[in-house]
Amino acid sequence: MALSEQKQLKIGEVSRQSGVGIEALRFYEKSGLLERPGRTYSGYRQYDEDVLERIAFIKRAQALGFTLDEILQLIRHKRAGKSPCDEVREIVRIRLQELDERIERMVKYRIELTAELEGWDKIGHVDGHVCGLIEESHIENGLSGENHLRPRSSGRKL
Amino acid sequence: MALSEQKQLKIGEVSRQSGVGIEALRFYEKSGLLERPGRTYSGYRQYDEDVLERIAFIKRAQALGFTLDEILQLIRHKRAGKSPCDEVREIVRIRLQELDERIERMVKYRIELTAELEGWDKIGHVDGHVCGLIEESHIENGLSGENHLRPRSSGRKL
DNA sequence: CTTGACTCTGTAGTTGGATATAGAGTTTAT
DNA sequence: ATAAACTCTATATCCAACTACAGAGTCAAG
Repeated sequence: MALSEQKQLKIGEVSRQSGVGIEALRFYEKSGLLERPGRTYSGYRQYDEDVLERIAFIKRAQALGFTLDEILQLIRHKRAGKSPCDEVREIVRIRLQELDERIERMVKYRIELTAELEGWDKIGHVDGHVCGLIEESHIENGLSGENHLRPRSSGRKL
Repeated sequence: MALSEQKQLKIGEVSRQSGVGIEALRFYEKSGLLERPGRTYSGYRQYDEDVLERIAFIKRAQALGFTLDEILQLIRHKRAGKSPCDEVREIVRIRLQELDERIERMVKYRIELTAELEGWDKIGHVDGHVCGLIEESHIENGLSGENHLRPRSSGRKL
């Protein structure tokens, strides 16, 4: 009873079962998101099965829009015995605000982009003008600032 | 008439007038987005005033969601005498689609996130659970894939 | 004529979240 | 016994769109 007997998993199995790449797992470990697991006498990582829950947590939190850094904070708080409720809540609140702003901007942008496209259709080719875009835009300067949108994900997996 | 007399601008002036950083201007030049300007005998860049229009174009296209790479294509097409209308249109069309998908996902996500937050409020602190997030999520797996959202811009200017 | 502002080139660093590769050692199946 | 599959560490690379810095030369004002 003292030593709970959990199946020990090698990194490849963890990777397969969690859908997270081996390199990413080691990366998470380096980042502090995963505890350093035990090792076999020859140095192989031996994970307790419950690492899968931790990974699931990380993925869920990521899906919720938390950065790995924020997730790390949550984990640290938890390890320190504190429930990170307030932190979680605060971060989620901020995420929601950002989200609203972003959605708003995107919708506005969508409208403008559509208008732009329609404008081109009406104008046709005017010499020296490239679809109304090169020489001047019909769009007002609402969207000039920032580099809104474009997550243009670097994510290759899934 | 043959030589149109344009005011010559040094890079700092162009930067000031366009709001684009000096380094970025040199970067654009290297990337092919700006033609290589003339130089003074001592090697300083001397821009014709109309570079400002080109820069404005780049910024507008960026604001429309084009990547620098795409903008480069447009400029190349234009230089080759072709009106890039079709390209522009095609890219914008794709942008619109992406945008719609992204907006949709964000809205869905927003709803789920709000629900999550409300769930926590009802639950309160349950020992061992961290706001319903650490051990399990009330959110279905709609959002697990991809790394949606998070432009989390690297842009510092403006 | 000196100070300070400006410019030059070239290289490296930033962000976030990984992925890839090299070169070596280990375990497993046949 | 040997080959295939796996794992180890450490370092480098990717994406976009810049930004920063080092070290040197240039220009304008006082």
